[in-house]
Amino acid sequence: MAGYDIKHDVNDKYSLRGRVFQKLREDILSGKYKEHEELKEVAIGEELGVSRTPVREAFRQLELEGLLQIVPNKGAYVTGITAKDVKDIYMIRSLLEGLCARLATEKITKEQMEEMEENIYLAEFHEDKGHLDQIAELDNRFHDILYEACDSKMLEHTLKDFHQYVLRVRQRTLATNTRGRASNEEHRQIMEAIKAKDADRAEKLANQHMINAYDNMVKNGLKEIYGDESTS
Amino acid sequence: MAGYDIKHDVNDKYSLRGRVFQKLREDILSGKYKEHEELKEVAIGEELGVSRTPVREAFRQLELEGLLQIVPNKGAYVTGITAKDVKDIYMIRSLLEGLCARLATEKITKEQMEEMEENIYLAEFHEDKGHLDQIAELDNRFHDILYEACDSKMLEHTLKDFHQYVLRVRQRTLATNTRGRASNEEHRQIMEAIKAKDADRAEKLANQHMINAYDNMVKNGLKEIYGDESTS
DNA sequence: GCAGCTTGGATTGTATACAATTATACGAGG
DNA sequence: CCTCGTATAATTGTATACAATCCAAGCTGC
Repeated sequence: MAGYDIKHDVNDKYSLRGRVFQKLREDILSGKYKEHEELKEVAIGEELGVSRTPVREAFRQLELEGLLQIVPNKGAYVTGITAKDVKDIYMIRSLLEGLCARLATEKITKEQMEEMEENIYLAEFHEDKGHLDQIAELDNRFHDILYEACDSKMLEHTLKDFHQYVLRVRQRTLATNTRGRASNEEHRQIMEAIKAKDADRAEKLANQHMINAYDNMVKNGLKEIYGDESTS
Repeated sequence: MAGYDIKHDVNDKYSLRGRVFQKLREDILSGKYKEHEELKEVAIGEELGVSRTPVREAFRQLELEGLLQIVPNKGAYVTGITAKDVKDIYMIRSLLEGLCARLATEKITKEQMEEMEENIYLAEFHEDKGHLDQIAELDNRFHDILYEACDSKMLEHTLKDFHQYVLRVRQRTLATNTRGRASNEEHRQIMEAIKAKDADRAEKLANQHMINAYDNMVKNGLKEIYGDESTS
């Protein structure tokens, strides 16, 4: 979503609003609250032991995060995400992750490069062991490292937003098949291109990595899950 | 309608929060509130004749819009925008406007195409007359038409965000030189490529259009205005 | 029986009161 | 004169009270 620059991920862990925000976000992404479900201020407030005020503010934040849709004087609803939205996001991400990889080729620090290598190594290990949760976690982390390495707050934030936005869908598809190994292999190639300072190659590989990820999702039934339901 | 989009244009014109939000946004973009200036809840509330509650909620929205930075227990500050931020945004926009033009080649409606042609025609007229305000307005509108024509809510919204975000800077540069005419000529070429269903050409032209716009900004002293001040 | 109005409950929108936190000014001690 | 601690004022964070709005159930009149 673009356009925010420095959203401080300070997420304000210790204010009530911040805690409510994080809790709701997690619950939405994990699927506890289904799409189009209505969230009521008092109910959430009572459940978390706070008043309506921090809940309301958390709602407003979640709306701009794209997880809630607030209808004035009516209510807050968990947003739906259509198959076309997912497709468009991957199309956009393909371009931007490519740009990100290109920039990272110049800007990546030694520490980031080391963490990236470690990430890939670890992912292979967990892949052998079949640790699905860790695989998903490492996959997310790989991309976060890449985003940070491009040294552009704007690009980093944009990509993190999109990345987060499709998490709801991705969780259900990555762990269910053999995409994990192929994905990690692509990560390795991107990493090696960056290490070799081959920006063109890094960009192309990152482009293709997104396309492959999307194709895999489609192959594994994205259409069925997120059919053509239209959002209100 | 924007229910599944990442951010919602539900600008809620008739709620107090919505009005406060729009007012503050406008004032920040127009430069009434300078960068790093502190906005106090009570002061804003009194100025607009409302209580702190809607002001606070508007602040939270503006933070996610990237116009405010809220420091917990301390205050809300107008965000700075660095020269690097602007550069990064144009880099990203170059890619995405290209994608947008490519998609629009397939998806544009007859009405949108007609408005686009009219836009370019009008812009030439105002260029001859030296109507700077209208030129800026038409320039904005051209891009909005393009965004709408790509038939992707996700891409449209992302681009609108970025577009809006650099308005603070662009206002000061477009009207001060001869970029207007060149810009409009580039619009015409993009439009003609779309009309000819030449997606590749439309994409490339849109890419270059952004690069040219950025180069022009740099040439006209962006660096001096938005030096290397670091955002906190 | 049904259309349309009325009314009541539920929910959000806003205002205000109170608590917690931060920053600053001032004075005591060195 | 400087430093540190305390007190106080200013500001934000949270809770609660009240107003406005929406929705649906039920009543009325035909």
